[in-house]
Parts: sequence; structure tokens; C-alpha cells
Amino acid sequence: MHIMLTPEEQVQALMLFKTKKIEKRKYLLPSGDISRNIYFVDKGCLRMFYTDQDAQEHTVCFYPENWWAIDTVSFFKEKPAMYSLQALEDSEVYHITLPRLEALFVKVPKFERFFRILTQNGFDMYERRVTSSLSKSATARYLEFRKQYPGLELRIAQKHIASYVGITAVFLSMMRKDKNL
Amino acid sequence: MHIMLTPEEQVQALMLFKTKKIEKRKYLLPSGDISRNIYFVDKGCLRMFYTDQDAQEHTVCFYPENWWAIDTVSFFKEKPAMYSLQALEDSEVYHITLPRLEALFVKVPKFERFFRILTQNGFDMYERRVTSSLSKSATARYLEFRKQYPGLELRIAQKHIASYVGITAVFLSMMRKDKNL
DNA sequence: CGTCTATTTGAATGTACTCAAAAGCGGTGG
DNA sequence: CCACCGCTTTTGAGTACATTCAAATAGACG
Repeated sequence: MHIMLTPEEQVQALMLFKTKKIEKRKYLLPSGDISRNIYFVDKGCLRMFYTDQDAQEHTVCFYPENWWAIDTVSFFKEKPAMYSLQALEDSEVYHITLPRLEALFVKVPKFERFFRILTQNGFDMYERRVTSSLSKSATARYLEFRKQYPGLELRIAQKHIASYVGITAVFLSMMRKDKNL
Repeated sequence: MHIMLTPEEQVQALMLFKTKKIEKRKYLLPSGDISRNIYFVDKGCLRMFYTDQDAQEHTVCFYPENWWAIDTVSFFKEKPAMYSLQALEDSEVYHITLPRLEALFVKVPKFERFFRILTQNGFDMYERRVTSSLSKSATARYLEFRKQYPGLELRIAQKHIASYVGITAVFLSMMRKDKNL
């Protein structure tokens, strides 16, 4: 979910948010908990991931600076999260709870639209991800990752990139060597 | 997107909808057009699919009876659809345009919530599909399809199932034979 | 019935995975 | 500051899963 507010809108909104620092490797949301907050990443980088029956992790999304991180389903439906949200670098985030968000909607109705668009952008992203994961090769998917998150490959572990692209860390390493990526 | 209204709510809503019959293989929405309608499937079955650069089709979702079919992004953002919507059987659908839907929201505010949930369910479905396409074997994905759409494998072409599962029709055929699926 | 498309079958190929071992790197404690 | 430990990445060999191409069979529809 990636969207920009004008600077003054950001100020208005951020007044209602709290801030939080979170260390590398720590969790903002462990899966199974109900996601009580939406996060806006100010510094650092988060990832959302899912752990399958074989204890394999699958990264659904990265959230570097200026991204909004949320488990939409857990947050709005108030049900236990299927995903975990973890810091990949020492990070600083703004966050807001659902009741305060609803207060914000009443105060500044414009944000209702903003969050609808946010949800739709997330939707859009998932649609693209479904089609690409079903139709494209590992190499193409890795190049899409590079395009989606320029420079991020220098900041985070390859195993996390591999878990996003849907391949093993070993295969990613070989691919990068063979094709100079 | 799969959700049920109570019978009386359905009646209320469907009064504002129009009906349409659509023949097998015909399109309700060709990709590139703006999706002006949301469809509710009364009889038959639709599919939404995406055609890639190599002219390969990838089915994103099937919509048998009682499913809501919509290209969320195209419909709400009024931008050209990335997807096509096609009938797989002779079908009958209810449909409504965005202006009339907004009128419905004013008249029966409850539907705003209903459509938010509809969108969230779609979101939920996409999330599951992303994780399963990235983490599960072709066989597991096929079994998921069977569970998601009981009996549908008897009604529609295997090549469409293959394009949903993300494998070739040839491989699906071999898989079903080898493992008695 | 004939034509067109979908499905099945088989062989050869390619893509990505597992297992295993070695090398690299980062954080911690002495 | 350095040495060590643990985790990540690289490298290699062998394997499994899924694809392509081709040809034969089966089914759908006019």
C-alpha cells in the first residue's frame, strides 16, 4: 500500500497518530494477534509474512519509508492475523488504532476516501502479484521486485527477497550469479 | 468475492439491478474497457482472466451461482480493466452501475458496509491465493481449487482450471491421471 | 457427418529444489 | 580489538517437478 498525502494533510493526520521505534528483527504484530494498528513507515523497513505448515516463511509485502503497513483483513474485521509484521531494519513508524481512525474519519471525512483508495491500491498490488506469480519465471519475478522496491535489495537479506519472490535463497543466489542481476 | 445477503435484503437490492443473459464464451467485459458494472451471478458461471504478453491466459477467479463478479480496480477507479470477464456457461446475471450503486448506498446505507465487506473478502481471497501460489505445489493448488469450488471441475474446461491453478493443461491432465484426482 | 477444439499420452528438456559443504559476515563477549 | 559463534550466502551435484513439442484420441457443435 503506497500512497502520498500532501505535506499539510500529513501533518493533520499525523497529529492523531502515535510514534514508535522498533528494532531490527522485532515484531509489530505476531500472527494470531488481532491487528489493532495501521502503521506508516517513517524510517527503516518492515515486512509482512506468512508462515506455512512446513514452517516456511513467505513474505507478502515489504514496507520501506512512506509505505502504509496493515493486515487489512485483521484490522478491519478485528480477527486474528494470518500474517506477522516484522522490522527488517531499526525503524520508526506512526500508528493509529481503529477507534481513533474512525474519529479521524468523522473529523476529516476526506480520509475515508483516502483509506478506501489505500485499500484499493493494496488490492491492485495483490492482483498484479497473483498474475505475476502464476505466469512469470523466477527471474522475471525478481526483476519485478527490483522495479517495485528500487535499492531495497542492498538493504535487506537475500533470504527475505527469496521468500518474497517465491524461490529458495539458494536458487536466488545462483540466479543472480548466472545472470549478473 | 462470495457473500450472502438475507433473502429480503436480496430482494431490496435486486430491484435496483438489471438482469442480463449472456451466452457461453461471450464477454461481459473485454480487458481495456472500463468496468461499468458489478455483476451478481444468478445462473451459470463466469471467469475473470488476464492475458499476458505471450498471449497466455491466466484465470484469476471463477464466479459460479451467487458470486459477485467485479474488477474492483477498474470499477471504482474508473480506469481500463486489466482483466476480461467471460461466461463459461450460458449465464444469467444481475448488474448495477456505479451511479446507481451510489444511489443505493444513500437509500440503504447498510449496503455501504456490505460492499466494504465484499471488497475485504476479495482482499482475503487474493491474500490466500498469493501465499498459496508462492508456497504450494501444483497438486495442492488444484486441491484448493476443488475445495473452493466444489463440483465446478465437472462443469468447465480443464484448460480453464489449469490457467487458474497456474499450470499447463497437459500437466493437469497427467496429474489427474497419476494421482486419481 | 465433418471440423474444430480440448484432452490424453509419450519423450525430451528446462527450471527450480534438496542436500551437503565451504566461505563470508555480523554481532557478542572477553 | 579480536576471536568466536551463529546465521547467511555461495557453490556443486543429483533429483523432482513442470514444460515443450508432437501425435493420437476424444468431444462439442454446427
